[in-house]
Parts: sequence; structure tokens; C-alpha cells
Amino acid sequence: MKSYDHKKIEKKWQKDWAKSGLYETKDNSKKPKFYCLDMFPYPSGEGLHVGHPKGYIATDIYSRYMRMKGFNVLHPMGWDAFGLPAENYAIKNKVHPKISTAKNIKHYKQQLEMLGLSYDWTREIDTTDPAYYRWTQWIFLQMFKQGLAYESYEPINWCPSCQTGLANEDLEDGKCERCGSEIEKKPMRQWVLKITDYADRLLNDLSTTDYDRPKIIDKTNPPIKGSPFVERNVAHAIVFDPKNKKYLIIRNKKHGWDTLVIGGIEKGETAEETARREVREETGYTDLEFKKILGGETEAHYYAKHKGENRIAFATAVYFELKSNKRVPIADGEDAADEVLWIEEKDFVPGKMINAELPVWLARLKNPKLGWPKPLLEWPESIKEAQRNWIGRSEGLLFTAPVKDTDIKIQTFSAHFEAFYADTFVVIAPDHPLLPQLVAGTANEKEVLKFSQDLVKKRIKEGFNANKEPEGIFTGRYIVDPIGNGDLPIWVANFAIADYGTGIVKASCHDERDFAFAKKYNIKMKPVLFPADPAEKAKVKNLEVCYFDMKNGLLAEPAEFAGKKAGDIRADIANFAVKKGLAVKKVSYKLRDWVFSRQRYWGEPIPLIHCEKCGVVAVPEKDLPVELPKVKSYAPTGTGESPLADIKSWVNTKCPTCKGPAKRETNTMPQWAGSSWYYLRYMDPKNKKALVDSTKEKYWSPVDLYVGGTEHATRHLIYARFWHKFLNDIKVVSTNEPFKRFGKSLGLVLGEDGRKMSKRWGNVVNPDEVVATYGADTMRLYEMFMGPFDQEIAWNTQSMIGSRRFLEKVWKLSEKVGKKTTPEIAVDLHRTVKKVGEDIESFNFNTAVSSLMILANSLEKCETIARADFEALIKLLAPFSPHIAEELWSGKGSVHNAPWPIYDEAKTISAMVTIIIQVNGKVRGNINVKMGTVETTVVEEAMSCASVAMHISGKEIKKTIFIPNKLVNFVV
RNA sequence: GCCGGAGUGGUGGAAUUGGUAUACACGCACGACUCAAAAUCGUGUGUCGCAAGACAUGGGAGUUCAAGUCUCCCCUCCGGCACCA
Repeated sequence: MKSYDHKKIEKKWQKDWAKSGLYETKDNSKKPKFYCLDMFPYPSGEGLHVGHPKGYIATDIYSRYMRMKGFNVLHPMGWDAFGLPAENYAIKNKVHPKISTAKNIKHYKQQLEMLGLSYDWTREIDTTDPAYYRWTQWIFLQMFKQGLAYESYEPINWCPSCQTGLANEDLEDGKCERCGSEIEKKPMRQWVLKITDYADRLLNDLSTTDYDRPKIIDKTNPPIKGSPFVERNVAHAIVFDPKNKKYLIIRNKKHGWDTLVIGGIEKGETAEETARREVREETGYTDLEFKKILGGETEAHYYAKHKGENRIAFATAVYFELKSNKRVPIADGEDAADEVLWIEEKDFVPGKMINAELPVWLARLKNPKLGWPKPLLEWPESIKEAQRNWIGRSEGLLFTAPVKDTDIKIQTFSAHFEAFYADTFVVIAPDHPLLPQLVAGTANEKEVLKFSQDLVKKRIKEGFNANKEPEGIFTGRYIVDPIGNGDLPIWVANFAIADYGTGIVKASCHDERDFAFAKKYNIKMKPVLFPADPAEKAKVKNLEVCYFDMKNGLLAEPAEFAGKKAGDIRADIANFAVKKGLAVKKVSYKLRDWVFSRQRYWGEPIPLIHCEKCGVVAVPEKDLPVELPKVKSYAPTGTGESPLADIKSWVNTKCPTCKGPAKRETNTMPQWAGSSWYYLRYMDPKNKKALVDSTKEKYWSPVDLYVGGTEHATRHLIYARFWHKFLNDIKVVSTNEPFKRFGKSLGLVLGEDGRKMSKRWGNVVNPDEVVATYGADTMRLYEMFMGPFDQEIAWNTQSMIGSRRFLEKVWKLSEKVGKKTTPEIAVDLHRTVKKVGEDIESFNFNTAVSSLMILANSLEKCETIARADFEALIKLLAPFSPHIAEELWSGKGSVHNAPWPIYDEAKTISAMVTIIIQVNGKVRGNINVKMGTVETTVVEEAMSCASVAMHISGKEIKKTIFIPNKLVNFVV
């Protein structure tokens, strides 16, 4: 047999696949669809390092797996090619970005092809292609027409080095994310997208529950490996008390988990009878009125480990209402660990019983057609949480009060308003636009303004975080307090932020910063919230400490709520304030509108025209795209205009409405524009009439699996969701969310020294060299085998050799293909098929590879290997190392079109099992017995085992624990 | 400060969800093949101990017949948000 020559093999099959169009995807197919997407790269001049393709390898494995499972897979790639590096390169080297970008794309593509990634290159897209950005401009125009894009002159983040405005999302610790420069606040004309209109939807859909039709269990498929299982029909009792609007639950004392009253339906019993009986036995309540029955044994199910049994339960829920509080004594004994409670639905703490939970049943009660719940977005919790933080919703009250001696009314926002009777002063942000108007005419007007400006400067210089010392100045103005605390002084305070809430805050002693501020400047304070402890209360009263527990603190004022816990009456006090006309309810977000203008060259021109007569006019859709003209100098002007402003022939145009002289908008779009919708274009990349054909869109949407770095959690992923929701609103797309599942977040590949791979450290590993020396198949396998996908792991070339050795082992195994494999291998084979499939689906690629290695090790010990068994191994290997698999494949056609092997659950269980024998919890030996051997036999054999006998002889066996097919533990 | 995630051999990491801790791989040691080396194959490899055994999953307590896994407290590291009212 020839030796394994990866160079020859890989080149050969890459050519062959390209020639036969193996990975080209059809838009119509009877197969179910699967859309598997990578975050497309920005093609930089440096090319790829070995870490970049990690995510691409994972999606490639997933795509190949799904193709073999019989799905019609869309797996495309493209280029996010607008952006600063190409432009900076142009400024330095006078090379048009279009040319350098094209060169970089070519290099990137060649590097990706070298890895044998199964992209459908006929669908390749490039955001800088006018045929593509025509549609980016088109979407912007739709937003403009809907009033979602507006011109603003508010101060924005300005990067003095990049000479452009930036969105909040482009900052990192108050610095430019790209170049690290300190950001200035600069007022300038800009285009802004109203993402805040979508804040609520963007937030809510992170937690929205979708419903699946319930699955029918495959009864031959026990959920708990190697253990016998018991089928039970189970009744869940939902007992509602209409008087108190509460539900009856049982709470586990140890864990605090809640469950409904649940019991197994005995022979001859109806579900209703069971539910009644269980409620009586476990809680004592007897006077229940039957209302409704839910579920049914074939519809509902869950797996559970219950009283030593592995159970599959077919659940039915019976809905009762409580007629009276009649109770009989509760049966003693087994349920001492639980307590019986009446709770509101919102207070339910989910227990461990899958699908046995109250909210699930109530949702089903309201809508019987619902299946079982699952999240609308199957995303890592960390990314959802980052988005929630970013959107930063808080509910509060908006107070309005007149400013004494002026016509001005100011509004303040409070999220912690429970103790608003304590408010004794007001603070305003030093950069608040209302400030000059507010202090106009006061004695020290100039001093206040000067001081405020200095505060702003200082804050920029030191960064927000550094300066914890409260600083401020009295404005000379007061608001009239409607609740009778007299006139409240208005102070400028360095900790107030102009663009959150209203930028003005009512302040009291029940906030740490306000308290410190008032102490420093001797401002009057008035505590109204106290701890229960008398000594502590005295301290608060004397203003020795700041008390801000809005949950457990007891209110003294207003009189209506005196003595109540603040946490309990939050909603009531809000209503009280609203009723009295003091405030209105208001929701505030940290999310800001998206600053969408860049004063740079290399981006999509914003398709608007400024006409002296007609104002801002949209470029007619038929005139799209507005192409980026060639310029002489790419350098930013720094004037708030992009370099486009200098091209008179381009800037000067006619107004599409009045045909009079007009000027084009010279700002360009940010880099995030093109990537906010690119996944739609792959569905229909060449369409000249529409962004995407609606039939194709309906077939392919949504993206089933998306993989990329978490650094995009609060930018690209929020922007794309925003655009998608907008496109859904204007009926261009049919779904509410673009990306159904986000695979595990991508963990970086670090350099061999454990630091981030970078030119600066000289630790960049070039994939070209790795592929040349070890082969693409080895590199792919190694990157998946390194460790958990979402973890940062240092590259180790030495360690990679193990993956190469494994492939050579498989290569040699092909020589052993003969008639028969040792029969014991069957169990290993079925187990491996199961494990590899499950691991790919759950992104546990490292353990998938390890199980392949284990299988290969077992096969190696066989004299000969049956052809079918060897082919199964090759199929399992194919997604990971496609070239060698194709080379070793002897079946019909390409291995990548071959059906994924099927495993038989029954055959994954070996006939013999090893039983561990413990004495007092310590392992003293083991015995091999037949699967399912009964307790008495096992115990007998275990006791006769020499190493065990030694530890039990002469001692009294107090207890024997027997876990079928697993272990015996003697307690002596 | 708040919210998420993690801590297991010399190294990367497994562990069927409470049931043999260290699978798989790297490295290392010894052996086979070789004039020799590389490659390959075999054996061994948590720590202490000649052994029986004891001790080991960041630290400390607890629950349990049984804890890497569950509960509580503490430490360290990584990520997100952060003068957000």
C-alpha cells in the first residue's frame, strides 16, 4: 500500500469536488433545508492565521454531517470588505481600496479552499460590490421613508485619530475600539437609525418562548443508557385557588424547587382520580372542582429518575379549582422533605422535572394547540445576557416639576422611586443641553457654566471610571417640590449622565452617590427608608450611613405606605404617584440610537440628496446603487465631511423632485451596514429585481445555525436583529429573528506562548505551513480535538502530531479490510455512531474525535475488518477530514453524499457489564456479570470476591445498596 | 459594584449528570526493530509507599451508603455591563 501523501490527496479531491460542483446548493429540493452560516470575514492584508478557520471548520463539519443526514444544506461564504484598514492602506500606498480588497479576497479564498471547506462558492458575496450594496442602500431608504433614519446634530463620539464619528457600540472603555484613541464629544450633523424603537422587541425576543409540537417517544430508545426503564402514566394536579389567585405547589425544602403534585396513575384509575388522590395524600386538600384535562399519554412526556427507577412518564395534567379550604391530615413519611405552599405563578421556582412545570401547563391550558416550550433563540446564555445588559431596560417614574422663577419645567427619571419622599435635591449632568438656559440670569451663571465645562473635560480626560469623587456646583435654581419638601436646589453633578433618562435626577439620601454628594456639599437630607434593626435605624436617621435597600427597607413616608416594606409596594407606590399627578410611568434604555454616518471614504454612500427647496430627498430606487466615485485623496478631511465632498462632479446633482440644483449626501455608512443583512443575500445572490426572492426567502429562513465570535454580541448581532425585524415589518422577510441557533461561542486559538496570536508577539502560526507539512485534514482534526469549542486554547504543533498519527492509523486500517470484524466491535461501532452524531450536534467536537480514536484503536486490534464496518468509520470521519475519507472511500459516488450511518440503540448495550463493588463507599473490587442480573445473584457473587471478602469478613452488614448494572455498596 | 463562565496529572483535556476520577491525545520512561538514528510497534506513567494501603478534582464546611458533580462560605482566573439614577 502507498503511504499517506496528504499533498497529493488533498489537491486531487479539491479539484474533483470543484469540477463536479459537489457542494452547490439547489433552491428547490424535497429534502428538508438546513442553513449553516459563518460570520463572514473582513479580508485583511495579512491573511489567515490558524485560529481564524476554527469556526469555519466547525460549520463545515456540521454542514457535511447534515448533508449526509439527508438535508439540503446552504453553506455559503462571502466578504465583509468595507472598512478602515483598506482605506488606511490606500492613504499610505495610494492603491485604490477596490484593488487591495480584491487582492486580499483572492488570498483569503485560496486559503479557505486549501482547507477543503464545503462552501457553495457560486453564492459568494462581497459587500463592496455595487450589485450588493445597492440593496444595503435600498434598506436604508426604506428606513428613511419610515422615519427610522433621521438627521441629528447632537454631540456624538468623535475619534480624532480616525477622524470620524462613531456609534456607542464602537467604543471600548470610552476609547475608539479600532485605534484606542480617546473619544471626544463633538456636535455634528449625522444620520442616526432609530434602533431604540425596537429596544423592547430586541430585548423581549431574547426570552421569547417558542413551542414545538411534542415528540412521540421512540419506545425502543431508553433515555438512560444501559438501564432498564419503566413507563408510567402520570397525572399532574394544577390546583388554582380563585379567591387568592394562587396555585398549589410542593416545594423541596432542601433545594427550594417547586413542583406540582404529581403521581403515577394506578391500574383502574382515571387521571382525574389519581390527581385528586395525590393532592389529598400530599397536601390534604379535598374540596376540588374538576375543570379541565390536558395532555394525554401520547402527547406529553418526560424522563425522570424516580425512586430508583428510570422512568419515561406520559403526563396528563388535571386542572382543578379550590372550592373550600377543607383539609385532611397529610400522609406522613416519604414527603417530609417537601412543604406545601400556595404561590403566584410568577413566584414559581422551576423544579427539576422536565415539562412538569406550572408555567408550561398554564401556557398549554390557555392554548391547547401549543407543543412543548423551547426558546425562540437557541443562543448561549452569555450572548443573550450581554445583549440584555446592552439594551439595559429599566422601568421607573418620570417626574415633572417647575423651576422656580422661570418658565422652565424639568423632568427627572427614577428607577428606584420607592423612597421618593426622601428627595431633597436635584442633580443635572454638566453637559446637559438645558443647563445654559437653566442658569441664565442667575448671579453666578458664568461660574457654573465654566465649572460644568471643566467637569466635562475632566471626565473625558480621566474616563468615567476613574473619578469616584463626587463633584459639583449649585446652579442657583430650585424646583418646587409638589410633595412639600420645600424648594429643592438643583446642582450640577459630575456623576450625572446627559443621555440616560432625562439627564436630570431627583436625589436623596437613599442613594450612595447622592448621599456622598450631599455630605460633601452640606445639602439637606431627609431619610424616609429604614432598616428594621433599631440601632441601624438610628444610624440612618442621623445620616451616619447611607441606606439603600429598596427590597427590605421599611418606609416612613408617605403616610399611606408607612411601615411597609419598599420591595412589596413598588408597584403600588408607582400607581400612587401617578394617581396624584406627580409622575408618569416610563421605561428607560441604555441603548442609544445608532449613529450611522462615517466621515470616511470606503463605505456605502448614503443614498440621499440635499435640495435647497425640497430638503432631504431620497435617491429614487431606480437610480440605485449610488456608486462610490473614485477620489484622488482618501484622507479624511476632519471637517465632518467625507473625502467624497471634494468631488464636485459627484456631489453636485439634480434634485429628483424639483430637478433644481442639489448636493449628494457625502457621509458613508459604517462597516456594520453590509453585515446587517448579508445572510439574506446568500439565499438569492444574483437577484437584480429584489433583495431576495420571497419564495427562496421563505424556503431558507431562518439561519438554522450561526457560528462566530462573541465579540459581535452587542454589535453585529444586535444590528442584524434590528434590521431583520424591520425587514419583517415591511414584509421583505417572513421571520421575526434571523438566527435561530447560535452554536457555542467561538473560543480563540492562542499562540504557543499562551498569548493572543499577533504580529506584535511574533507568535502567529501560518496555516499555509501547517497544511503543507501535516495536511489540511490533520489541521482540521486537531483544531476540533484541542479542547472544548468555546474555550481559549494555546496552539501546540507538537500536540497536533497525535491527530496526524490517528489519520495514518486509519490509513493503515484500510489494509485490514477483509471479510469479518470481531463480533465485539459491533457494540463499539454502534456506540461511536451514536456518540459522534450527538457530539457534532452539541458542538462537542473534541469528544467526537476522541471516540473516533477509540474506535480506530479497537479496530486495529482485529485481524481483519469487515468492509461495512470500515466504511462506517470512514463516513464518521468524513466531516472532520474530508480528503482522506474520500480517498479511502470505496463505496458509490462521493463519501460526502453517502448516508450517515444508523445506529441501533439496542446494539450499543453490551451483554456483559462490570459491577463495581464498594465497602463503605470505597471501591474494593469489580465483577463481570450479564446485563440485567438481579440483586441477589450479584450480591452473592460480590461477597465471594476475595478483595471484598477481606473487608467484610467478621463485620455486620448494615445495609446493601444495589444499583442495577452499576454497583453494589456494602455498609458495614 | 452587578451579571455570566471556569478552576481536575508534567501538558490539552474526559467523566453517561450523584455511582471505578484522570477516557482520548501530547510529553516522559523502558523495551522491540536498527550498525545507528528517525519513524513505527509494545509496556508503563496522579502523589506518597517495597507493599498492603493511604491521600488526591482551587480552599473550607455540609448533605449522602456514595460528591469533580448537590448545598453554604471563601479564594483565584476569564468574559459582559457599569457614576445607568
